[in-house]
Amino acid sequence: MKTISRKEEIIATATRLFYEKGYTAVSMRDIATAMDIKAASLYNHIKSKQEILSEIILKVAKEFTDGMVSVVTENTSAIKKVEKVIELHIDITVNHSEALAALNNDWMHLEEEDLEAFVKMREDYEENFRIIIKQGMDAGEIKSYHPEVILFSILSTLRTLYLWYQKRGKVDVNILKKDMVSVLIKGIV
Amino acid sequence: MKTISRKEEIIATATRLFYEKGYTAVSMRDIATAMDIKAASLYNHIKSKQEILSEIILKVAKEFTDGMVSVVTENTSAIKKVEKVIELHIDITVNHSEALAALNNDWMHLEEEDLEAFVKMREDYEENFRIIIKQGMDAGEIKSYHPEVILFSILSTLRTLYLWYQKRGKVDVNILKKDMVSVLIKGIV
DNA sequence: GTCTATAAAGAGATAGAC
DNA sequence: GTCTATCTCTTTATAGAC
Repeated sequence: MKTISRKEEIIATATRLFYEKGYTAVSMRDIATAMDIKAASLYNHIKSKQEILSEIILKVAKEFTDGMVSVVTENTSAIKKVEKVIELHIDITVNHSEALAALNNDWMHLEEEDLEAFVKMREDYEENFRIIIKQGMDAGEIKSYHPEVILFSILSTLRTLYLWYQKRGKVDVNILKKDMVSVLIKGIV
Repeated sequence: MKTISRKEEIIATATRLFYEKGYTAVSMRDIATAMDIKAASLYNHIKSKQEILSEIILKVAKEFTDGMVSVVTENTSAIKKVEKVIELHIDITVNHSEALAALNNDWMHLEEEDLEAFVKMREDYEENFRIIIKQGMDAGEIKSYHPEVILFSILSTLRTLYLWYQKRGKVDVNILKKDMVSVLIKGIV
């Protein structure tokens, strides 16, 4: 049993609304109304609308970054690493599906250091994935297509998984992992 | 040489801005400033901001719908049809890359009949793709994974192609088609 | 911790001059 | 076809009472 603070409640409500309509289309009034309070009351718990967006996006972005670092430093085959990355995405999708809408579509509305931090994390993430794929090609585990096509093809599927996961009414995670790994990997091996 | 009307110019400008920041984050003043005129002048050519969004999204949505209908009614193998669908997406991406941002991210801001029309087109499109995949499974051309996983996996890659196409600085279309078909098809055959 | 009231800025859209 | 001026509404955010 964990207690949820008022601030966390605001962020959870905002996350859901941002998922439905996007950051700019959701007003502070919308968030407050959904919580049955007035917009002014929100400012007792958070500093600004911007802060809400930052908390939603950066928290999940850090999970991706940490997960990827842990995968890339493992001492296993490239294919095994790709599998782990797929599983990482599925786990995060299952736990934070609504936050991924903001991460994918509203990151450009971050400001200053938050924007910089996010862009850097995303670039590092892609670069690590690229390294894994090239490692797999060098080892003869992965077919030598254009590496960017493989990178993009897998990543775009994983990044939009949250849209599909919501719609399908939450498939069993283990079945999802198995099928997803098959479809995405068997294509490049 | 085709002359571009003022209305088309407005739509082209809005398309670019919507691509960069999203529909709700772009104001009529933003569009006007980018064209070096005043916001009020826009209304001599268009009825509302909504109308701009509709024109951008529905035009491209119709291209997808028409293209898919023409593919699905062809008398060829399922695999050949999947190839044609991939090529359809690549052609539309090349010609309307910026409009695809609005189509993917801002369709929920359409109103009334436009929203209904769009949702119906998208559902029909997915259903036709589903039919092709099932046809391929029945014929033994496509591996019997969960059909929704295959559908989602290919479609999510194709739908976000516009993000990647912009970033890569416009790869040669024929090379893109060949590699994309390989990566996406060889995975399911 | 929530409220009312309100400030200050910006939104979409219209009227009417030129 | 574009302009200035303006209307009306909504936005984020703050001040201060309770």
